[in-house]
Amino acid sequence: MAHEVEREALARYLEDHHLKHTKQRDVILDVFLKAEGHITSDQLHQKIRSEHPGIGHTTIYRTMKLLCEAGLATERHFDDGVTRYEIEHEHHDHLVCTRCGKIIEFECQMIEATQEKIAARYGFRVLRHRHELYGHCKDCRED
Amino acid sequence: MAHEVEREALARYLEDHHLKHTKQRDVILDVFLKAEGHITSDQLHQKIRSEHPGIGHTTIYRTMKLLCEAGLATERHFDDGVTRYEIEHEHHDHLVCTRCGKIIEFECQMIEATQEKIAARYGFRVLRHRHELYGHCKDCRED
DNA sequence: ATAGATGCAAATGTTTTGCAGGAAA
DNA sequence: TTTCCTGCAAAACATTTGCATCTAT
Repeated sequence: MAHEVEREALARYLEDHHLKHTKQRDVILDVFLKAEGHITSDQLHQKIRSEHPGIGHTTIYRTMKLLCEAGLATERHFDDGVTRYEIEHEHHDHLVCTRCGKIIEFECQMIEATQEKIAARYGFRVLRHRHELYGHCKDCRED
Repeated sequence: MAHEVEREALARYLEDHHLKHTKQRDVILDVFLKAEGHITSDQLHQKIRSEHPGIGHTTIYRTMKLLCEAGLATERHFDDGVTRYEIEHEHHDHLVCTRCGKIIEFECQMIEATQEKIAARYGFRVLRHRHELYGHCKDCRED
């Protein structure tokens, strides 16, 4: 079984917080990681249902919230209003294709630095940011 | 009554599309403009209810959708999952205070240009973007 | 007169909560 | 055996839709 690092991180978090290590939590973490992020609660449920029909939607919501607290996942709200979960890692932004739904991550040092400068101008202290470019990807554009 | 330009823009749009000019639409446009954007459907409803108790939530949703189509408003989805409407104008980004909820708009030519460069790298054609910095504003930060 | 708008109530879709039974510590 | 989890059903939200009624054209 892959994802040993994350599984251990979860185990450690559960132990530290006197929470219980259940089969459901393992399954959900595993399916979430295999999906490589940007997945909705409902999509997770679909994927899980085939192998483990018992696991309910409620548990998925609760477990994803737990994974967020444990620092293994983050919630994202793109423009369609549905919550998506992605694998936690810092400083990256998204290109979203509005035709096929493809999501590409990118990172830009220069933009990060500029953000800080702008925030400082208004006396803001930035804790996190979101930066998304919506358009058509190379397979979907017509021009 | 202020907002003559926008009122006329609405009137023109309604006429062009064979839609009807109702009192409700005028009121909603007026309250929306007075609020200077970033307002939720529910907040609009609150503000309107005092003067015009008859106007229902449904009509506000429908009218805001209409104003978006008419190019007078735009929908925004910040990270709390509630739809906000803002006055339509291009190329600006947001600083959002997660303590007091204050929203400041900013604009940065350099970031815009960089976005294009990054998109090109992936063969993307950018149609719109969102860029939000979340943190604490000068009144709410503690350090 | 007629197409279109309104407001209520009911439906929808997503996420959360209450609770009784079940499993891990 | 105690504490925490789970899954169901029901609630809570924000938003949309069906429909009978009303209104601007």
